[in-house]
Amino acid sequence: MASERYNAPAREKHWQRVWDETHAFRTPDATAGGGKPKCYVLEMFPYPSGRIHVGHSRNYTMGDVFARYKRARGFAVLHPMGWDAFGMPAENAAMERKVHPGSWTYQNIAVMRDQLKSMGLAIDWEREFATCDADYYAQQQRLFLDLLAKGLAYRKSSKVNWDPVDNTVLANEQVIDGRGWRSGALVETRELTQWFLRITAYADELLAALDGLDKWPEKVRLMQANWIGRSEGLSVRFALDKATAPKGHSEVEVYTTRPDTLFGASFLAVAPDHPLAKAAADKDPDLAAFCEDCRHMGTSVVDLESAEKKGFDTGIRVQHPFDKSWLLPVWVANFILMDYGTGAIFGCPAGDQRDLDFARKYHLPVRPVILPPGADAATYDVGAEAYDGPGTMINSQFLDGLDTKAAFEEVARRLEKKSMGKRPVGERRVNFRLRDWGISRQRYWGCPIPVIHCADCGVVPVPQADLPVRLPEDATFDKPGNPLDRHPTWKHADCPTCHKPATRETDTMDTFVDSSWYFARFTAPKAATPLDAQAVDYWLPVDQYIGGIEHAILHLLYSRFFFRAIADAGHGGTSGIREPFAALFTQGMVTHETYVAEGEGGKSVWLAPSDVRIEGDGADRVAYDVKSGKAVRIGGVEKMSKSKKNVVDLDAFISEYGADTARWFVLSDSPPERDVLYTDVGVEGARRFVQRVWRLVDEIAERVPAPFAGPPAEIGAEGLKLRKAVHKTLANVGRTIEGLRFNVAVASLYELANAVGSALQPPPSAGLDFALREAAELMTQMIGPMMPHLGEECWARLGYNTLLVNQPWPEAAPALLVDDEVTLAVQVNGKRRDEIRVARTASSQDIEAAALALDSVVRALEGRPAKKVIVVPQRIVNVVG
RNA sequence: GCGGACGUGGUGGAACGGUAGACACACGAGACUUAAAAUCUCGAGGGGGCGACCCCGUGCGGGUUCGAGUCCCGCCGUCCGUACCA
Repeated sequence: MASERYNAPAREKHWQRVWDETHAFRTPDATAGGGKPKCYVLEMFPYPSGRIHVGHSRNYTMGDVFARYKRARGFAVLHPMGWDAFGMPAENAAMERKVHPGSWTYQNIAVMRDQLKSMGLAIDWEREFATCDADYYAQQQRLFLDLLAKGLAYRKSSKVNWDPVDNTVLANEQVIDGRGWRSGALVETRELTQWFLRITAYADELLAALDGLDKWPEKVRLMQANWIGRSEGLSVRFALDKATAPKGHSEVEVYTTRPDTLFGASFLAVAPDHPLAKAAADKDPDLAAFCEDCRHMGTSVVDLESAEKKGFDTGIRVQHPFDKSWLLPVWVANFILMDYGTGAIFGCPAGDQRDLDFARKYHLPVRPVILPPGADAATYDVGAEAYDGPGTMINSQFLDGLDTKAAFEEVARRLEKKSMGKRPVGERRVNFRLRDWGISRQRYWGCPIPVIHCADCGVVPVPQADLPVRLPEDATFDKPGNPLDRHPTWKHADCPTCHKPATRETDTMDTFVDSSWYFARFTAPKAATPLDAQAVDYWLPVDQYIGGIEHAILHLLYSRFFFRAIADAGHGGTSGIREPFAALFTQGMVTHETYVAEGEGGKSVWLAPSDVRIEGDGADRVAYDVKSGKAVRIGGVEKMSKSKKNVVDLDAFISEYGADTARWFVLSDSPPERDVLYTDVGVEGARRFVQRVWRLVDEIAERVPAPFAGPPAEIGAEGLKLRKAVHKTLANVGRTIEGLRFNVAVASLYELANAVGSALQPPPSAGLDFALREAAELMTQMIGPMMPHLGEECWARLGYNTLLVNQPWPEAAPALLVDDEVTLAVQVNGKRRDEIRVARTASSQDIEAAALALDSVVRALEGRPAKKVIVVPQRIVNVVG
């Protein structure tokens, strides 16, 4: 048969249809796993924003290669896909285009599902769901009610982050540099009654369990640990000096991690919102004005960095816990946060840079209490820098001479015994930076919070029989504000308890709730209860989770919490799994150049790569707008994103090159955790390889149409060389896919293709034919996970009427992985001088003798005798002279 | 400020402490072709030498080791995360 170009787009459709018709990727029944070990492979599910571009495809390709490989390795694989489908963009679309958020979302899903299918992903589509499906959010409402019953969901009035563009509340995790994570608008503070999930109840467990996540990137574990922010300290109550205390106040409580420095205290500082500050401000208009100023201070990074440390003396004085006659002034300071610790601190200028700056500015005393190791007590002085390290206590009465750690314990011990009122003066306290998760959103397109507010009965859960609380279809989106709240009828409901008219909750849940358990729902997506214990036990945890680093805190921390919380509320398995994701891989992005043209009124506008023509190369590259012909600026390389338009549409790509080329390209070259730059020449390289594999297999199939029963008696040198190359590649590809090191797997397959190409040159022989046939088959199987359509095509061309996806992963023959003869580098004093070929089993003595006999070695030794010879078997010889 | 990662040819990147630069891209030469595309072959870190060969090379400076891109210490640079957290 004459070689024909492999028509990827056409053949890919064919094979996708075959997989579909044979239900090739249906998940094995959990109850009948057939004794197979299980493997749950999951990529973070997408938000259905419109279309998929090549950038998105990398994530899914990596998961798919892993899933297909594990499948071939005999695992029962669960590899599902769904849609994180609630959220603001749908409502924005509704406002802009007068379409219902639901129809907009489901249309996008239909388009994107087809796109994912056209990539040839080995996904069990029978398990697909969207979080906006009533079936899904109904179960989520059940979970919420059980969390409510357990006290893990609750309502409180608090200061919240208000996004004035999205018109909704945001969680702390969703405020980045003082701006809403989605809208980018400067966040305002408002006092509202909101629903919260008690993530702080799990702070300790979430932190401690990070240690066990040894298949997570260290970076992510660290980020979570920092976010949880555990600190151990002491809360200390200071008695107010009666002469200066405002009415109704007799004490103030501070939190400190350094009680050892208590004798270095020179002032107390409280937040502008602290009750004591408010009380004092009532009598002092200047102080009131100062507090008001502080509230208006910005919260952005720039504001904070440039903001001066400012304070105002309240005139209130407190007694030092160990010396009633020692009075300390209480200041209001703009850098004290009301929502951390107690909103009050004691300032020790010698031990804290901020306190020192503050003390210098307002001429407060600076008393050193810790002598750094090696410093001289007689001359030690605090200059411009505070010392916050360990050392020996000085100027601290009964603490003098102790080290800082012992001093901490001593102060804690004494203050715990000392009492004031009926409570001890000091109490050990573990403090967290983590706050409870505010999940109320004043939006339409989210999961309704299933409660009813009754004037008499209070908050009443919607009865199970009335679930789900469905979103009304006929909401309006023509004005800002919550469409559920202004809907004419939806919120009016009778109280389930007393049956009097009452009001439905109009807040919906943060969409991060939806994504905090979808992975568990995939294990039994049609179960009548939120989760099926048996399926949870069998499939969870997720064995390999793959997604972007941007979810290091938000989604991954919420999921770790939520999965635990719902388990404690009765929705776990029976085997006590607490962690949802055993292994996490954070993949790099696909990046692309950006193109910037001058639009109307001198405004910069982004141009899509498909609208740009490039001329020249290297430094002389010039880009032109295809439509106007005008030159455009080539901007920086950035992550592919809709907003910068530097995206390559997946459909266009696949219809030109095929899915396998896309898959191969995004796996090539760059290590998967790093970004990969999209270039046309890079894609061209991938496309060439697709054709090359096809030509090689085609030619071999022509030459050796059927497999041999076994190796011929005489394999020949060429044949043996090829066999060794093939089997070594096989071992390497398996190892590297297992470790998600796809770029290395790709490289070794390129190398193999080169070896196969070379082996086609020598004159035919039975031995070589056998080796070629074997090479073609194994190469086909090895590219299978990465280029599955081409794999099927080659498998068929080799004469099989089975499907490649159903073939087990081939085993490398151990005998072919070792060489009888090995090349050893010969070094003299660590410098490579020569190499020798010896039998693999050669003795050290023989190797040593052979090395010393080399001219190059003799020359390098310059007549000196060898002092020592180090022989590392099968690796290297080093002659020390 | 704090925390982390990284730094290797023209480029993306390989390399259990053991022959640095695999593999790919770009480049050069050649074969095939009327020609082009496609394909195939060969070359290539830098410098020196006609040559066998020699010298220098993984950001910089030290150290450990028979041997360091890899481990340790100190710098420099880039990127990422995070921040009045008491």
